[in-house]
Amino acid sequence: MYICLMEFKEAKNKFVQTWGALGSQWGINKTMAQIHALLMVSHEPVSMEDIMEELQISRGNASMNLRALMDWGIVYKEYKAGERREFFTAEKDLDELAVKISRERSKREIKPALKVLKEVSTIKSDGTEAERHFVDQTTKLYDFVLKADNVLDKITEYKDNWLAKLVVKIMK
Amino acid sequence: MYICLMEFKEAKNKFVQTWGALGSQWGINKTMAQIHALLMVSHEPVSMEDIMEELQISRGNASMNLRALMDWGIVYKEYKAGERREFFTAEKDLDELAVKISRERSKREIKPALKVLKEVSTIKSDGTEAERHFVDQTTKLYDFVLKADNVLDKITEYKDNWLAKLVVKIMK
DNA sequence: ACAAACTTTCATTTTTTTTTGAAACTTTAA
DNA sequence: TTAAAGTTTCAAAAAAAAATGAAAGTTTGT
Repeated sequence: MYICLMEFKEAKNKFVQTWGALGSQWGINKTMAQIHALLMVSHEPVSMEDIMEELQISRGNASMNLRALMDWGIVYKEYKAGERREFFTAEKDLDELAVKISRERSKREIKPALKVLKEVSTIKSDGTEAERHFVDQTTKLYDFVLKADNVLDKITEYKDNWLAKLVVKIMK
Repeated sequence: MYICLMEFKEAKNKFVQTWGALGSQWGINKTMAQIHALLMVSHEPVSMEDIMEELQISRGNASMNLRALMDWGIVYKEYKAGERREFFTAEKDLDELAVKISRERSKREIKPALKVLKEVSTIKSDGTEAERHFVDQTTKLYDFVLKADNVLDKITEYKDNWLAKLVVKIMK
Protein backbone atom coordinates (compact mmCIF):
# COMPACT_ATOMS: atom_id res chain seq x y z
CA MET A 1 0.00 0.00 0.00
CA TYR A 2 2.72 2.48 0.91
CA ILE A 3 4.77 1.68 -2.16
CA CYS A 4 1.71 2.01 -4.34
CA LEU A 5 0.96 5.47 -2.98
CA MET A 6 4.51 6.56 -3.62
CA GLU A 7 4.31 5.34 -7.15
CA PHE A 8 1.14 7.30 -7.72
CA LYS A 9 2.55 10.54 -6.35
CA GLU A 10 5.67 10.03 -8.37
CA ALA A 11 3.72 9.37 -11.55
CA LYS A 12 1.49 12.37 -10.97
CA ASN A 13 4.48 14.58 -10.39
CA LYS A 14 6.21 13.29 -13.48
CA PHE A 15 3.10 13.92 -15.53
CA VAL A 16 2.76 17.48 -14.25
CA GLN A 17 6.43 18.25 -14.90
CA THR A 18 6.30 16.78 -18.39
CA TRP A 19 3.14 18.63 -19.33
CA GLY A 20 4.72 21.84 -18.05
CA ALA A 21 7.83 21.30 -20.16
CA LEU A 22 5.74 20.51 -23.22
CA GLY A 23 3.81 23.72 -22.63
CA SER A 24 7.00 25.76 -22.58
CA GLN A 25 8.10 24.27 -25.86
CA TRP A 26 4.84 25.37 -27.42
CA GLY A 27 4.81 28.88 -26.04
CA ILE A 28 2.62 28.26 -23.03
CA ASN A 29 3.94 29.34 -19.69
CA LYS A 30 5.16 26.44 -17.63
CA THR A 31 3.08 27.09 -14.55
CA MET A 32 -0.07 27.48 -16.60
CA ALA A 33 0.52 24.10 -18.22
CA GLN A 34 1.33 22.53 -14.86
CA ILE A 35 -1.82 23.80 -13.23
CA HIS A 36 -3.79 22.49 -16.15
CA ALA A 37 -2.07 19.10 -15.91
CA LEU A 38 -2.78 18.92 -12.21
CA LEU A 39 -6.46 19.67 -12.69
CA MET A 40 -6.74 17.24 -15.60
CA VAL A 41 -5.76 14.29 -13.48
CA SER A 42 -7.61 15.33 -10.32
CA HIS A 43 -10.82 13.47 -9.84
CA GLU A 44 -12.40 16.29 -7.89
CA PRO A 45 -12.21 20.10 -7.89
CA VAL A 46 -9.03 21.56 -6.38
CA SER A 47 -8.72 24.73 -4.31
CA MET A 48 -6.17 27.44 -4.95
CA GLU A 49 -4.45 26.55 -1.68
CA ASP A 50 -3.95 23.00 -2.84
CA ILE A 51 -2.61 24.10 -6.20
CA MET A 52 -0.13 26.43 -4.49
CA GLU A 53 0.88 23.65 -2.16
CA GLU A 54 1.29 20.95 -4.79
CA LEU A 55 3.17 23.09 -7.30
CA GLN A 56 5.01 25.17 -4.71
CA ILE A 57 3.99 28.46 -6.24
CA SER A 58 2.82 31.78 -4.86
CA ARG A 59 -0.76 32.88 -4.54
CA GLY A 60 -0.33 35.59 -7.18
CA ASN A 61 1.12 33.18 -9.67
CA ALA A 62 -1.66 30.67 -9.08
CA SER A 63 -4.32 33.35 -9.36
CA MET A 64 -2.97 34.84 -12.58
CA ASN A 65 -2.52 31.53 -14.32
CA LEU A 66 -5.91 30.25 -13.25
CA ARG A 67 -7.42 33.40 -14.69
CA ALA A 68 -5.52 32.80 -17.95
CA LEU A 69 -6.72 29.19 -18.10
CA MET A 70 -10.29 30.32 -17.57
CA ASP A 71 -9.86 32.93 -20.32
CA TRP A 72 -8.81 30.10 -22.60
CA GLY A 73 -12.00 28.33 -21.58
CA ILE A 74 -10.27 25.16 -20.45
CA VAL A 75 -10.55 25.55 -16.69
CA TYR A 76 -13.72 26.21 -14.74
CA LYS A 77 -14.47 27.67 -11.35
CA GLU A 78 -16.72 25.64 -9.13
CA TYR A 79 -18.49 26.46 -5.94
CA LYS A 80 -19.08 23.86 -3.31
CA ALA A 81 -22.12 24.12 -1.09
CA GLY A 82 -21.24 25.49 2.29
CA GLU A 83 -17.67 26.32 1.22
CA ARG A 84 -16.42 29.84 0.95
CA ARG A 85 -13.42 29.06 -1.21
CA GLU A 86 -13.39 28.55 -4.94
CA PHE A 87 -12.48 25.27 -6.53
CA PHE A 88 -11.19 24.61 -10.00
CA THR A 89 -11.65 21.86 -12.56
CA ALA A 90 -10.18 21.35 -16.00
CA GLU A 91 -11.95 20.48 -19.18
CA LYS A 92 -11.36 16.75 -19.25
CA ASP A 93 -12.85 15.88 -22.60
CA LEU A 94 -9.84 15.83 -24.91
CA ASP A 95 -11.77 16.55 -28.10
CA GLU A 96 -13.26 19.59 -26.48
CA LEU A 97 -9.91 20.62 -25.02
CA ALA A 98 -8.18 20.46 -28.39
CA VAL A 99 -10.99 22.37 -30.05
CA LYS A 100 -10.79 25.16 -27.50
CA ILE A 101 -7.03 25.44 -27.73
CA SER A 102 -7.18 25.50 -31.54
CA ARG A 103 -9.86 28.15 -31.60
CA GLU A 104 -8.06 30.35 -29.11
CA ARG A 105 -4.69 30.10 -30.83
CA SER A 106 -6.31 30.80 -34.16
CA LYS A 107 -8.05 33.86 -32.81
CA ARG A 108 -5.08 35.22 -30.89
CA GLU A 109 -2.19 34.35 -33.15
CA ILE A 110 -3.09 33.05 -36.59
CA LYS A 111 -5.75 35.61 -37.52
CA PRO A 112 -3.57 38.63 -36.60
CA ALA A 113 -0.65 37.10 -38.50
CA LEU A 114 -2.91 36.62 -41.53
CA LYS A 115 -3.87 40.25 -41.40
CA VAL A 116 -0.23 41.29 -41.58
CA LEU A 117 0.49 38.79 -44.36
CA LYS A 118 -2.32 40.27 -46.38
CA GLU A 119 -1.00 43.76 -45.79
CA VAL A 120 2.59 43.09 -46.77
CA SER A 121 1.69 40.94 -49.75
CA THR A 122 -0.27 43.72 -51.36
CA ILE A 123 2.40 46.36 -51.84
CA LYS A 124 2.53 47.49 -55.40
CA SER A 125 5.29 45.62 -57.15
CA ASP A 126 6.16 46.71 -60.61
CA GLY A 127 9.72 46.91 -59.34
CA THR A 128 12.76 44.70 -59.04
CA GLU A 129 12.95 40.94 -59.00
CA ALA A 130 13.43 41.13 -55.22
CA GLU A 131 10.07 42.84 -54.93
CA ARG A 132 8.33 40.43 -57.22
CA HIS A 133 9.67 37.50 -55.25
CA PHE A 134 8.62 39.04 -51.97
CA VAL A 135 5.07 39.58 -53.13
CA ASP A 136 4.90 36.12 -54.62
CA GLN A 137 6.21 34.39 -51.52
CA THR A 138 4.11 36.29 -49.00
CA THR A 139 1.02 35.74 -51.14
CA LYS A 140 1.68 32.01 -51.17
CA LEU A 141 2.23 32.08 -47.44
CA TYR A 142 -1.02 33.95 -46.92
CA ASP A 143 -2.94 31.42 -49.00
CA PHE A 144 -1.30 28.52 -47.21
CA VAL A 145 -1.92 29.78 -43.69
CA LEU A 146 -5.48 30.77 -44.54
CA LYS A 147 -6.21 27.34 -45.95
CA ALA A 148 -4.61 25.58 -42.96
CA ASP A 149 -6.57 27.75 -40.57
CA ASN A 150 -9.79 26.92 -42.40
CA VAL A 151 -9.06 23.21 -42.39
CA LEU A 152 -8.46 23.29 -38.67
CA ASP A 153 -11.70 25.13 -38.25
CA LYS A 154 -13.58 22.62 -40.35
CA ILE A 155 -12.08 19.66 -38.53
CA THR A 156 -12.85 20.95 -35.09
CA GLU A 157 -16.36 21.81 -36.16
CA TYR A 158 -17.27 18.17 -35.71
CA LYS A 159 -16.49 18.79 -32.05
CA ASP A 160 -17.57 15.37 -30.94
CA ASN A 161 -14.95 12.84 -31.81
CA TRP A 162 -13.32 14.98 -34.44
CA LEU A 163 -10.05 13.15 -34.22
CA ALA A 164 -11.66 9.73 -34.72
CA LYS A 165 -13.65 11.08 -37.65
CA LEU A 166 -10.52 12.55 -39.16
CA VAL A 167 -8.75 9.22 -38.86
CA VAL A 168 -11.56 7.58 -40.80
CA LYS A 169 -11.51 10.19 -43.56
CA ILE A 170 -7.79 10.08 -43.97
CA MET A 171 -7.11 6.38 -43.80
CA LYS A 172 -9.83 5.62 -46.27
CA MET B 1 10.53 54.84 -57.39
CA TYR B 2 11.91 56.05 -54.09
CA ILE B 3 8.59 55.72 -52.33
CA CYS B 4 8.10 52.28 -53.77
CA LEU B 5 11.46 51.13 -52.40
CA MET B 6 10.53 52.45 -48.99
CA GLU B 7 7.28 50.55 -49.08
CA PHE B 8 9.07 47.35 -49.94
CA LYS B 9 11.63 47.69 -47.16
CA GLU B 10 8.87 48.55 -44.74
CA ALA B 11 6.80 45.55 -45.79
CA LYS B 12 9.78 43.24 -45.60
CA ASN B 13 10.64 44.49 -42.16
CA LYS B 14 7.08 44.12 -40.98
CA PHE B 15 6.97 40.59 -42.27
CA VAL B 16 10.22 39.65 -40.55
CA GLN B 17 9.10 41.16 -37.25
CA THR B 18 5.72 39.47 -37.41
CA TRP B 19 7.18 36.09 -38.25
CA GLY B 20 9.61 36.50 -35.35
CA ALA B 21 6.80 37.31 -32.93
CA LEU B 22 4.77 34.37 -34.17
CA GLY B 23 7.77 32.14 -33.62
CA SER B 24 8.09 33.29 -30.01
CA GLN B 25 4.45 32.50 -29.39
CA TRP B 26 5.05 28.96 -30.63
CA GLY B 27 8.22 28.29 -28.71
CA ILE B 28 10.70 29.16 -31.44
CA ASN B 29 13.37 31.67 -30.66
CA LYS B 30 12.64 35.05 -32.17
CA THR B 31 15.89 35.48 -34.04
CA MET B 32 15.64 32.01 -35.51
CA ALA B 33 12.20 32.79 -36.86
CA GLN B 34 13.36 36.18 -38.14
CA ILE B 35 16.31 34.71 -40.01
CA HIS B 36 13.99 32.16 -41.53
CA ALA B 37 11.53 34.86 -42.55
CA LEU B 38 14.29 36.91 -44.13
CA LEU B 39 15.56 33.98 -46.16
CA MET B 40 12.05 32.97 -47.18
CA VAL B 41 11.42 36.25 -48.95
CA SER B 42 14.90 36.71 -50.37
CA HIS B 43 15.10 35.84 -54.03
CA GLU B 44 18.76 34.88 -53.80
CA PRO B 45 21.07 33.33 -51.21
CA VAL B 46 22.07 35.64 -48.37
CA SER B 47 25.43 35.80 -46.61
CA MET B 48 25.85 35.80 -42.85
CA GLU B 49 27.13 39.39 -43.03
CA ASP B 50 23.92 40.50 -44.69
CA ILE B 51 21.78 38.67 -42.17
CA MET B 52 23.67 40.32 -39.30
CA GLU B 53 23.29 43.67 -40.96
CA GLU B 54 19.58 43.37 -41.75
CA LEU B 55 18.54 42.01 -38.39
CA GLN B 56 21.12 43.94 -36.38
CA ILE B 57 22.38 40.88 -34.59
CA SER B 58 25.82 39.60 -33.63
CA ARG B 59 27.87 37.09 -35.54
CA GLY B 60 27.53 34.48 -32.81
CA ASN B 61 23.79 34.81 -32.72
CA ALA B 62 23.51 34.53 -36.48
CA SER B 63 25.81 31.54 -36.58
CA MET B 64 24.01 29.60 -33.84
CA ASN B 65 20.57 30.21 -35.22
CA LEU B 66 21.58 29.35 -38.76
CA ARG B 67 22.98 26.11 -37.44
CA ALA B 68 19.69 25.42 -35.63
CA LEU B 69 17.69 26.15 -38.78
CA MET B 70 19.88 23.77 -40.74
CA ASP B 71 19.41 21.12 -38.06
CA TRP B 72 15.69 21.53 -38.57
CA GLY B 73 16.30 20.97 -42.26
CA ILE B 74 14.60 24.16 -43.37
CA VAL B 75 17.64 26.27 -44.27
CA TYR B 76 20.43 25.26 -46.61
CA LYS B 77 24.00 26.35 -47.06
CA GLU B 78 25.02 27.29 -50.55
CA TYR B 79 28.38 27.91 -52.09
CA LYS B 80 28.81 30.39 -54.87
CA ALA B 81 31.51 29.81 -57.42
CA GLY B 82 34.55 31.94 -56.72
CA GLU B 83 33.19 33.10 -53.37
CA ARG B 84 34.82 32.15 -50.13
CA ARG B 85 31.84 32.94 -47.94
CA GLU B 86 28.83 30.79 -47.36
CA PHE B 87 25.36 31.77 -48.39
CA PHE B 88 22.05 30.61 -47.02
CA THR B 89 18.65 29.86 -48.49
CA ALA B 90 15.40 28.77 -46.88
CA GLU B 91 13.12 25.99 -47.93
CA LYS B 92 10.57 27.93 -49.92
CA ASP B 93 8.09 25.22 -50.71
CA LEU B 94 5.47 25.62 -48.03
CA ASP B 95 4.21 22.02 -48.14
CA GLU B 96 7.74 20.81 -47.63
CA LEU B 97 8.39 23.40 -44.93
CA ALA B 98 5.32 22.37 -42.95
CA VAL B 99 6.20 18.69 -43.31
CA LYS B 100 9.70 19.25 -41.99
CA ILE B 101 8.53 21.32 -39.05
CA SER B 102 5.87 18.72 -38.18
CA ARG B 103 8.32 15.86 -38.36
CA GLU B 104 10.92 17.62 -36.27
CA ARG B 105 8.48 18.70 -33.57
CA SER B 106 7.02 15.24 -33.46
CA LYS B 107 10.44 13.68 -33.05
CA ARG B 108 11.75 16.18 -30.52
CA GLU B 109 8.67 16.89 -28.45
CA ILE B 110 5.67 14.66 -29.08
CA LYS B 111 7.42 11.30 -29.08
CA PRO B 112 9.26 11.90 -25.79
CA ALA B 113 6.03 13.15 -24.21
CA LEU B 114 4.26 9.99 -25.40
CA LYS B 115 6.92 7.89 -23.75
CA VAL B 116 6.29 9.59 -20.42
CA LEU B 117 2.52 9.34 -20.84
CA LYS B 118 2.86 5.61 -21.39
CA GLU B 119 5.04 5.29 -18.31
CA VAL B 120 2.81 7.19 -15.93
CA SER B 121 -0.40 5.64 -17.23
CA THR B 122 0.79 2.16 -16.42
CA ILE B 123 1.23 2.35 -12.67
CA LYS B 124 -0.68 -0.38 -10.97
CA SER B 125 -3.95 1.01 -9.76
CA ASP B 126 -6.04 -1.18 -7.55
CA GLY B 127 -6.08 1.79 -5.20
CA THR B 128 -8.19 4.84 -4.52
CA GLU B 129 -10.55 6.63 -6.83
CA ALA B 130 -7.88 9.29 -7.30
CA GLU B 131 -5.55 6.65 -8.67
CA ARG B 132 -8.13 5.15 -10.93
CA HIS B 133 -8.99 8.54 -12.34
CA PHE B 134 -5.32 9.33 -12.92
CA VAL B 135 -4.73 6.13 -14.83
CA ASP B 136 -7.90 6.59 -16.82
CA GLN B 137 -7.15 10.17 -17.79
CA THR B 138 -3.50 9.65 -18.69
CA THR B 139 -4.42 6.60 -20.74
CA LYS B 140 -6.97 8.62 -22.68
CA LEU B 141 -4.41 11.34 -23.16
CA TYR B 142 -1.86 8.85 -24.42
CA ASP B 143 -4.33 7.43 -26.92
CA PHE B 144 -5.35 10.87 -28.07
CA VAL B 145 -1.84 12.21 -28.58
CA LEU B 146 -0.74 9.02 -30.29
CA LYS B 147 -3.66 9.17 -32.67
CA ALA B 148 -3.09 12.86 -33.42
CA ASP B 149 0.59 12.24 -34.02
CA ASN B 150 -0.23 9.42 -36.43
CA VAL B 151 -2.77 11.51 -38.30
CA LEU B 152 -0.22 14.26 -38.75
CA ASP B 153 2.25 11.71 -39.99
CA LYS B 154 -0.23 10.29 -42.45
CA ILE B 155 -1.22 13.71 -43.74
CA THR B 156 2.31 14.89 -44.30
CA GLU B 157 3.16 11.63 -46.01
CA TYR B 158 1.49 12.96 -49.14
CA LYS B 159 4.26 15.56 -49.08
CA ASP B 160 3.25 17.09 -52.37
CA ASN B 161 0.25 19.28 -51.87
CA TRP B 162 -0.82 17.62 -48.66
CA LEU B 163 -2.86 20.62 -47.57
CA ALA B 164 -4.81 20.76 -50.81
CA LYS B 165 -5.45 17.02 -50.64
CA LEU B 166 -6.59 17.35 -47.05
CA VAL B 167 -9.01 20.09 -48.03
CA VAL B 168 -10.53 17.78 -50.62
CA LYS B 169 -10.87 14.87 -48.21
CA ILE B 170 -12.44 16.95 -45.51
CA MET B 171 -14.85 19.04 -47.51
CA LYS B 172 -16.18 16.02 -49.31
C1' DA C 1 53.71 26.37 -44.19
C1' DC C 2 51.56 30.67 -43.77
C1' DA C 3 48.26 34.08 -43.47
C1' DA C 4 43.96 35.83 -44.95
C1' DA C 5 39.15 35.14 -44.86
C1' DC C 6 35.86 33.37 -42.80
C1' DT C 7 32.99 30.45 -39.05
C1' DT C 8 32.11 28.50 -34.52
C1' DT C 9 32.07 28.32 -29.62
C1' DC C 10 31.02 29.55 -25.10
C1' DA C 11 31.62 32.39 -20.74
C1' DT C 12 29.61 36.61 -19.75
C1' DT C 13 26.07 40.18 -20.25
C1' DT C 14 21.59 41.64 -21.57
C1' DT C 15 16.88 41.10 -22.28
C1' DT C 16 12.68 38.98 -21.59
C1' DT C 17 9.63 36.35 -19.10
C1' DT C 18 7.92 34.65 -15.02
C1' DT C 19 7.26 34.75 -10.12
C1' DT C 20 6.71 36.77 -5.77
C1' DG C 21 4.37 38.96 -1.99
C1' DA C 22 2.23 42.50 0.20
C1' DA C 23 -1.46 45.83 -0.30
C1' DA C 24 -5.95 46.52 -2.19
C1' DC C 25 -10.03 44.62 -3.12
C1' DT C 26 -14.39 41.56 -2.74
C1' DT C 27 -17.67 38.74 -0.74
C1' DT C 28 -20.23 36.63 2.88
C1' DA C 29 -22.24 35.79 7.28
C1' DA C 30 -23.36 37.29 11.72
C1' DT D 1 -21.59 47.34 9.56
C1' DT D 2 -17.87 44.71 10.50
C1' DA D 3 -14.44 41.41 10.25
C1' DA D 4 -13.09 37.18 8.60
C1' DA D 5 -12.04 34.55 4.60
C1' DG D 6 -10.94 34.73 0.59
C1' DT D 7 -9.10 36.73 -4.33
C1' DT D 8 -6.74 39.97 -7.40
C1' DT D 9 -3.31 43.21 -8.79
C1' DC D 10 1.05 44.93 -9.90
C1' DA D 11 5.67 46.87 -8.81
C1' DA D 12 9.79 44.71 -7.80
C1' DA D 13 12.79 40.50 -7.69
C1' DA D 14 14.22 36.29 -9.60
C1' DA D 15 14.81 33.08 -13.09
C1' DA D 16 15.23 31.74 -17.69
C1' DA D 17 16.34 32.54 -22.31
C1' DA D 18 18.78 34.83 -25.76
C1' DA D 19 22.53 37.71 -27.43
C1' DT D 20 27.17 39.34 -27.42
C1' DG D 21 31.93 39.33 -28.78
C1' DA D 22 36.42 37.89 -28.41
C1' DA D 23 39.21 33.89 -28.71
C1' DA D 24 39.70 29.54 -30.92
C1' DG D 25 39.04 26.98 -34.89
C1' DT D 26 38.78 26.06 -40.07
C1' DT D 27 39.49 26.36 -44.74
C1' DT D 28 41.67 27.92 -48.88
C1' DG D 29 44.98 29.94 -51.98
C1' DT D 30 49.75 30.88 -52.74
